Amino acid sequence: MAPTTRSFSFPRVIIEKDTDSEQSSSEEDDDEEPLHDEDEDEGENGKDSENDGQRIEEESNNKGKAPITISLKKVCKVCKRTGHEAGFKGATYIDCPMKPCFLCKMPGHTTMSCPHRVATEFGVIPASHKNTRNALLYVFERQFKPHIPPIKPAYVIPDQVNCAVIRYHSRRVTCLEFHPTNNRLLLSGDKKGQVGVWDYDKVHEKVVYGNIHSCIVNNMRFSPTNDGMIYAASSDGTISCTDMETGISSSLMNLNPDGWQGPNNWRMLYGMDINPEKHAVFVADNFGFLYLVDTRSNNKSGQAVLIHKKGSKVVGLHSNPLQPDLLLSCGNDHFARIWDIRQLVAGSSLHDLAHRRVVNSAYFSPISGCKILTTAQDNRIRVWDSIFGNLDSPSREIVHSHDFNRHLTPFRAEWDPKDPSESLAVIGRYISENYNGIALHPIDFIDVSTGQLVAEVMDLNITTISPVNKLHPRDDVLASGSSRSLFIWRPKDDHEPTEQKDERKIVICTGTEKKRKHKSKNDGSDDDDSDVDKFTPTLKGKNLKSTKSATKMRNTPRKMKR
DNA sequence: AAAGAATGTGTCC
DNA sequence: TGGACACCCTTCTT
Repeated sequence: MAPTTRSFSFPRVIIEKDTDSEQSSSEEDDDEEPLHDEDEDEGENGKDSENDGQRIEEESNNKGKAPITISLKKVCKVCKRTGHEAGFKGATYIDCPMKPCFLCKMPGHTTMSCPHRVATEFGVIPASHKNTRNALLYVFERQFKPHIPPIKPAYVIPDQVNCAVIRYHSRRVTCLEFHPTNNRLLLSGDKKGQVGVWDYDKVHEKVVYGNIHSCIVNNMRFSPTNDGMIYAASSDGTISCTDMETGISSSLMNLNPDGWQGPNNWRMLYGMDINPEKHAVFVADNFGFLYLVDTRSNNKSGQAVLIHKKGSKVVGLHSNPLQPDLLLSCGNDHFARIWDIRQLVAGSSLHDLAHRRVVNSAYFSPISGCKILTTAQDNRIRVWDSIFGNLDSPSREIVHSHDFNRHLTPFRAEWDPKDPSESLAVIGRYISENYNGIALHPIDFIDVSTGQLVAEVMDLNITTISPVNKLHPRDDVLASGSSRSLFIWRPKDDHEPTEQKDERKIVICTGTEKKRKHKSKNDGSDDDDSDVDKFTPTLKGKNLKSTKSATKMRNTPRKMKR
């Protein structure tokens, strides 16, 4: 093993220490030797936490030569420098101070002290409204101006929720869809290609179809003319049309008729939406092309059109709910684009909405179709208040943690289809918070007109991230996909939903409570700790005061412990 | 309990 | 243009 070799390389006795002074870390930054040592002695790495961040290595086998290296240095796993460490301390994640803020991507502070973490509305300024006329106004000419209620109604977000859980997917959940008429049916797709139909009222009633697609189901829609039929777009390059009851499926289009011809030729279908008026399924691939399928003949119609940068993935499509001629697309070329489908030619988009990173989703607002909501991988939710207005820049950018991670389904902010003011959106959160000694990733309800975090929903048992979320079109129900599991959140039967107040709500699910996991020793000195005892009874009773104390806990900046 | 695998996007050359 | 490689809060299995 390494010791023999090393005894020749490092004949001296080296004792490395971390002191609290800045001096020591800067001195040691230039010293490469200890790093080599530590890399080789992998067996010791797991004991970091027991040594409270300090690593001790000894070479006891070298009797004759007696070179002993004792390293008491902390090594940051993020920047590989010494003197500090990044990672979880108990349920609290400590950022690497050498990197820009993980949340807002700005240098000079860490996520802990990021003003956007303390208040999501930080820096959100309503855009001035220039009512410049543009091409979209022309498209909308025959349409009456949509009615938007002048007074914003209260959101219906319950203070107490029940949670139904099911796990029938064998890979992570990638998309969810509620049935258009049956209030209790949820459709789910996963990375393996399976499609599930779940009656969440009778929790155990579910069907899983495993032979419709061979890999990722990226988007699903119900047929507008037949409630029992499901369209799905998959990375296997096909669109399927499936009978929900029987599972009998037909393929509307197959972009890989000759099978696997290498990764450069394999076409995958991502964005998909249905346009009832045009009897069309719009679908787009990973090379930038848009395809049309006529739902009457179930045949591809016309030629594929390049709608995003050639070779880049088009991940989202959305037809305007009021104006069927308008289509919104988004993709990996950092753009969301608005199209008039009557003149679909490469480069003919009505508007290109620029983003700094990949755009995971772009949606017209569900009622008026006038607003646009996008989720991009630069940790920002963007809102355009009116497609009639100035589209050069978004009306608002809300910093929110929903980074890209290759192991997670991309996050998408989704409108609440029931909110007449078209300002409520739901999106899962990537970074965790320390709740009672457990790291949890809440699902955030955000008022996109102000940037305020209206509510955050979580369950002590759901320790995984929930990137996939869908609000019910009629009921006060939220469906979430978290890893391989599905969750349904809804108000407790005996609990009256309260109207929106100024303060944020933390909604803790009580339905599936288990015993808490062990608490980390580091949590004892946190400000959070004082809330722990008050917090716990909340889970059993309906004590709103405790919920408030939880809110306070959330807003208290954490102390970095060293 | 620790290690390994799965595997998308950005950046660099 | 494309290949190599890095990569910050994953999650599950062995």
